[in-house]
Amino acid sequence: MKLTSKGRYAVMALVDLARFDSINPVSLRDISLRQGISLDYLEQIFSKLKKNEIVKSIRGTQGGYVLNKNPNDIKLTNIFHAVDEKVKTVQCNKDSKRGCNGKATKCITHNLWDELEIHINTFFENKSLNDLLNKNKETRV
Amino acid sequence: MKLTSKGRYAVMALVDLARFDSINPVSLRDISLRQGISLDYLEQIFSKLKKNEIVKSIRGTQGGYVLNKNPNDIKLTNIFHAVDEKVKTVQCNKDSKRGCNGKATKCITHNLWDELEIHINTFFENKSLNDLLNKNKETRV
DNA sequence: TACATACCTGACTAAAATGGTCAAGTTTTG
DNA sequence: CAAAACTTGACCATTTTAGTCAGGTATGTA
Repeated sequence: MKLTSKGRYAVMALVDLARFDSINPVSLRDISLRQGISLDYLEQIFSKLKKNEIVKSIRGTQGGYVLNKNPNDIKLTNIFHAVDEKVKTVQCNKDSKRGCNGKATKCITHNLWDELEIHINTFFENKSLNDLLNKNKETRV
Repeated sequence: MKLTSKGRYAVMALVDLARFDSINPVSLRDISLRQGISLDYLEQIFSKLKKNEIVKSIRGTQGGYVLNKNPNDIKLTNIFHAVDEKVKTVQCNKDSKRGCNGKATKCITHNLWDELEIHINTFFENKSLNDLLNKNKETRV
């Protein structure tokens, strides 16, 4: 199981963004240069972040992006959800009333995978952008 | 982030295998039928499990596979490691002394991803095949 | 000893996901 | 009006996944 770079980049970009005063918009070009992420790719990512109301955009010269919420209220869950980075441990369609693999019963390890999914998601729910900022300050000493 | 079916199948197959008396070998054909996993694919998986000394093979008629260890000593970590299912949250080369993305410093969220990796791996280290067997008995009541 | 069963090995491949690039805009400020 | 910055959507090369296929080899039983 691996984290995709879309999810990773989204978090990196938001931490970068959050480190600046939220009154002055930060341009994607700046983030691109500082974090070494392609500008075109960042645009895709921020389009999604905007749709999910995590950031606001300000157009025109001197424009850029600004956080749309308090860093404390932006959890990793929200970020990952926005860019379609999801935790998926089973193939089975959860909506269908049937069990896994088209069989009548749940697969033998179904509970395990559910537990795993919860375990990982708990981590994401408990981490906010603010936590990351503080962490970063600490390690910068 | 998602679990690959190779990892998922490996665990499913081993739970299936462990449910039977470890003296009577279980053929891959039986596991294939019961779990709905392609026989050819199972052979690939069991080849790796055998190399990692998680199972033993018994050839010939009435042959099959048997656990090579106590179910209590087979952790999810061991299984996943055997079939090359690994948890990867960063792209960066851990061996290189340099930071991430070829830059001089560690990327801004590096600590976060390390934490996440540890969080997930802890889950795998704390779950044994035996835990899954018990769980399965419980839910069968 | 024949033969069926089951393990064993390696090459091959279709489809999906990943990780982007490219092109052509629109909006706003100096 | 020109430049900076956001906006949108199509496109694509590479890699990974999730297998299949084709041939083996070993061994227990009739």
